[in-house]
Amino acid sequence: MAKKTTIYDLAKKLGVSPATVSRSLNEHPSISIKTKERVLKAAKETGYRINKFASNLSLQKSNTIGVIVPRLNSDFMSTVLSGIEKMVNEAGYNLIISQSLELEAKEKINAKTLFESGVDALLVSLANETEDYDHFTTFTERKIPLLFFDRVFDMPNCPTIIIDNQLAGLEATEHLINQGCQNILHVSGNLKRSVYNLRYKGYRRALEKHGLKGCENLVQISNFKPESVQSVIQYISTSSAPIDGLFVSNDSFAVYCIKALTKKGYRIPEDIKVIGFNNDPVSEVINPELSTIEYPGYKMGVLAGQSILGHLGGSIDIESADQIIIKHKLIIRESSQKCN
Amino acid sequence: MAKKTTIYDLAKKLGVSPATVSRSLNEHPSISIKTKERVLKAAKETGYRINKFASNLSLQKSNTIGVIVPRLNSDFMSTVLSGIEKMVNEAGYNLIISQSLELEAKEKINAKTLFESGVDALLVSLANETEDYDHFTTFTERKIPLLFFDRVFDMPNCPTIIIDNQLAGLEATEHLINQGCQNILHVSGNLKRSVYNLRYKGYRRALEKHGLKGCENLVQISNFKPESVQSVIQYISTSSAPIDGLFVSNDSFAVYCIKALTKKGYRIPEDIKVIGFNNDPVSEVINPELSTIEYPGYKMGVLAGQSILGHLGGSIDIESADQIIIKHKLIIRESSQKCN
DNA sequence: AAATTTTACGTAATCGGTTGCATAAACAAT
DNA sequence: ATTGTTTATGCAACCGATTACGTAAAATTT
Repeated sequence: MAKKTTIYDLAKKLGVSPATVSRSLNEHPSISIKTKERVLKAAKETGYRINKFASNLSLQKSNTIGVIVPRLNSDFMSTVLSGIEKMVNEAGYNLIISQSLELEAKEKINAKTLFESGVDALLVSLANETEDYDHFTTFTERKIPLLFFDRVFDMPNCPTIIIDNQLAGLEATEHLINQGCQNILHVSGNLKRSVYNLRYKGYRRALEKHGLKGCENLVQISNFKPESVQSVIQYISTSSAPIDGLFVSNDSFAVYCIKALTKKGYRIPEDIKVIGFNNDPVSEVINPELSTIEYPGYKMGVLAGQSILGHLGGSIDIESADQIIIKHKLIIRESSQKCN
Repeated sequence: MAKKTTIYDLAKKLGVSPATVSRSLNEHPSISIKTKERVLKAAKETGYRINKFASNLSLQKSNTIGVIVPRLNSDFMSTVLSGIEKMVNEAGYNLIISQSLELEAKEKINAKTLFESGVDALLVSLANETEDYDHFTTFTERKIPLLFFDRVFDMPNCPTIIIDNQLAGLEATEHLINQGCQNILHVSGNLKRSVYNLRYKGYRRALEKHGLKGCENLVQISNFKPESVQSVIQYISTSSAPIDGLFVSNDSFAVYCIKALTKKGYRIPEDIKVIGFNNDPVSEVINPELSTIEYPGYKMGVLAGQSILGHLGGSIDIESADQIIIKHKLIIRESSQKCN
């Protein structure tokens, strides 16, 4: 067990004060080059490592950024995280990642823990369940930068990073309409979450715009778990007016739907045209390939990282809450092709 | 800006010593119930939050566990992480996650940072590139529990969590042989990583066992990136003895291969039977559905979490390096079916 | 050479909890 | 009533780094 070296050990060894050692190690200007080099040399020799606990206590900062996401194991989320991690890591920050598992209670606990851990900033994508946001005021009160991405909530002075979900929903639906669909079912997530709510609004606006108000109520709320495909299929197969278009707010679930529908004898896109959301890798694997909305996760992560670093570095005024809207893109593949 | 409360503030307010406050807050036995309740009440009222920096410094532990993975955004890895996070979070630990991006240099930096951050334990899945392991000795020297999972390396006193990759490789290959394949190409990852190396060994052993030593050298090393599919296709289409079986050490890459082969006019499984590895969700989406080896990521994460918690809690002797081998399973789907 | 400025470093307080040791008060035992 | 135990709490050192403030020595100016 190697004993650990402190700046006091180094100070004693070199016959200088701990302050001098600390300054040497931190590139303080008023230290002679000679002394600095002696200290650096000794530090290397003894294998000195800074004690972050002490440093953090003294500096009141941790160089750590907290993240709360609904779950880690989704293609989209892990891609966003990958982008965040890359950015903040390059800037010398560590990432503490925790998952709410879509539970408000766990989100609250995580927020508390991260606060106590002394994170310098917090990035959040909300749980489906969350309705109360008090657990975040602790951060805003202490002026700890707080940023929401994807599943956002509008808090004062909190930047958000999203795509224009309503427009995307509108474009997706409109695309189906343009391909000839008249009776479009929308499968959405929890409407409490703005991502889903806005896509739903976009869906309705598209119907309105094209005079298809008749099918306004064709909405199924789903948790997007594989087992809930059945209720969608059930709905489609028992619908009085036959469904000819399906707009699913989630690619993997759209894929499950396609598989189940195909098994049931429906032809995609001949009988039902389908469009998903996210452009997950699976959308290119399924047959027919799935039309979808590109949702640039990595870019979102990178921007989230950059934004929060800007706030931490002071280069962005903390009071100026920026709302970053990332460009999405309609991706047309086979699953929504018009068939003559 | 809410001012923060310290135990000194509470002490002054209640007319007791900081020590008493600290003890009250930590369920110390020798504090009267009355005092304890007064302290707890005052703590709640003032919104007292412990300062982990100070606590960590004093206790020399952070309640934080570090993780280094090649990349976050892979289905397998994010699933493992999800399992780890769940376990350690329940035990009150936070997870600092960093990615090496398959680069030895970044892995070294990450290890250093995590060490300095004072993580109580480290979980690692190695980068493809890594050949030198000095950056981990810092941890073992200081008796900080170190555990490898999936991409492991055998260090003294470090538990590892893996599956029996050689057996899995053997079973996968043998399955293809049993389906009638005579000329099996194996697409592997970097052979420096034992996961790939062992699967390769299993592949060779299967060939040997079945007297197919002829195709022993049919191995392609790949980085599994989409763009490298071409070189595999190239290899197959120019091979003098026609390839009739394909064992790919990675599901998503197997999927890319199937798509590319199909486009080239090969029929799967009639012309070439394919088996992958991991049982990623995509394997059930591709047409034909992909035979594969089930690799239980979530379980691996949970076990990794449990194991490291055992070491931290002292319930497992730190000197006893356990090697946990998780059961895998051959999953037979359409892509490898014998056709009459 | 004296006065002034600059350079280089030390002193000591501080960050906020934790805890071994000491002690006063309350209680029990003789 | 005296001594011995418990119980409840305080004192003060400690964890290790940072930094405002002060100062002696060196460099510069007059």
